[in-house]
Amino acid sequence: MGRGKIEIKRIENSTNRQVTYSKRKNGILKKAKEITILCDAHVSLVIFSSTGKMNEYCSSPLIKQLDRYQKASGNKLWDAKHEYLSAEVDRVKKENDNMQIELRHLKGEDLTPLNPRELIPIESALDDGIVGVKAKIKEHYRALKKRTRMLEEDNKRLLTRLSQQQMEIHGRVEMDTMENTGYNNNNQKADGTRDYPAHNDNHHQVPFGFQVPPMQPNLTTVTTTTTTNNK
Amino acid sequence: MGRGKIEIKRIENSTNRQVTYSKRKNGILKKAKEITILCDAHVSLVIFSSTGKMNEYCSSPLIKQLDRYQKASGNKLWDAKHEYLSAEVDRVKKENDNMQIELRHLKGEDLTPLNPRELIPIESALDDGIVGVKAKIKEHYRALKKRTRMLEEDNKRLLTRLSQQQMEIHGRVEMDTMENTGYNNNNQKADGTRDYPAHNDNHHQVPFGFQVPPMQPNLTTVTTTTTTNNK
DNA sequence: AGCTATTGATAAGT
DNA sequence: TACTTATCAATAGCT
Repeated sequence: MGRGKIEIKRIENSTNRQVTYSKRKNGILKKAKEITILCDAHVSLVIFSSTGKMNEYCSSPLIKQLDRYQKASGNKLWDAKHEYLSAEVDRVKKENDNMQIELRHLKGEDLTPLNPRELIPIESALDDGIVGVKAKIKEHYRALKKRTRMLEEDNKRLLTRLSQQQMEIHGRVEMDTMENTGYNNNNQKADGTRDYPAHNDNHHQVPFGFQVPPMQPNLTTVTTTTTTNNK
Repeated sequence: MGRGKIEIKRIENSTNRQVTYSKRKNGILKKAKEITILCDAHVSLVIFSSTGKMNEYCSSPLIKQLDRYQKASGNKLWDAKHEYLSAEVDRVKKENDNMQIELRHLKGEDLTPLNPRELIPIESALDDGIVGVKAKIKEHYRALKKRTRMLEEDNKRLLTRLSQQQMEIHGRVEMDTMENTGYNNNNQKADGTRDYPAHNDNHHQVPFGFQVPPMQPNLTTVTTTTTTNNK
């Protein structure tokens, strides 16, 4: 149709190809519209030019068309992925429910429908759990206690050395500054704990070689090593 | 094009419509193929007749076309649904993980990384749980015990009636068989329990309608439940 | 499903 | 890119 017959093969002339594309594209779109009207058909038509420009005609929402397509053709377009994801959701949700139930049971909830045979393993689990947790708490407590003891000892040593040194200094300089250091009175309390000055930068007052370790230990690492020791 | 011009509106004659559909459908498909070849285009074309029959032409796999479509148009076809489902999966999985962790903790596992502040609520939960479970077990035990008591009473009544009836029977027939039944002496002990003859097939001696329920309860449930009681 | 008169689409030219 | 037009292709109505 035109001033001459053309062979159906790629049009090599780029401009020509573009023009033909434009014309024929309009032609197809028109025909698509016509058939939908004339024949009550449903058409979905998407065309991309060689340059990537897109045109479409859909007699109804494309997604609906494609749903219909999937059903008619049996081809899976996205259903496969959907099915997989849906199944995954169901699976994980079921897992969730089971855990939810188990958790409730362990917390002593929803026990009424259970018979004794079902209650026993729950009781056992709880016993195990409480043993584990109590042990861990004890462990933490022991570690803290041990650390406290060590700090107390360090402190005692430091105080001893401090007063020794001050005695030396004052022996050489003057004796009346000694009362103002605040360190010559024992601040240990009756319950075994101590009060410490709020500011921790006592490096100035400890000019000699060994350093006091930092006051806040990493409790997690400390506890793991002390567990077997302090029984 | 044809023996006369036609208006573009639904063809009312059904046969005519079908025929036209068939012709035009082929026409469009042909044009679609042509434009892909002539112009290096990509076409996806799906047509449904009014009767639901489907025809399609895709210059490349439809799914690929549609992917391209989504990118070009910005329209979401299935991505929206996919995104929703994926998000759902992630959400539920995360919930799952959290429960998993909580469960492990309650069972006394993976406690090492926890500090005391985190252990306390776990301990509380376990305490609550054990209280609930123990209470429920006790409840079951009590119910069983009550049932046992009732059965014992039933039994006593039955035995009484049995011996009464036997007395009546023997009163009419002969008196000297009565001593051999073994049922006319009360075998109840001081502690409230009873000894019963080892052989339980006393059906011969119980000719009347109602039966004594079996004396052996489900031992497993009894033994396990008694643990909390018999301290 | 074919036939064909007729309309519609479009290739090439402007 | 748009218009024109000669030509070919599609197809409406008929068989």
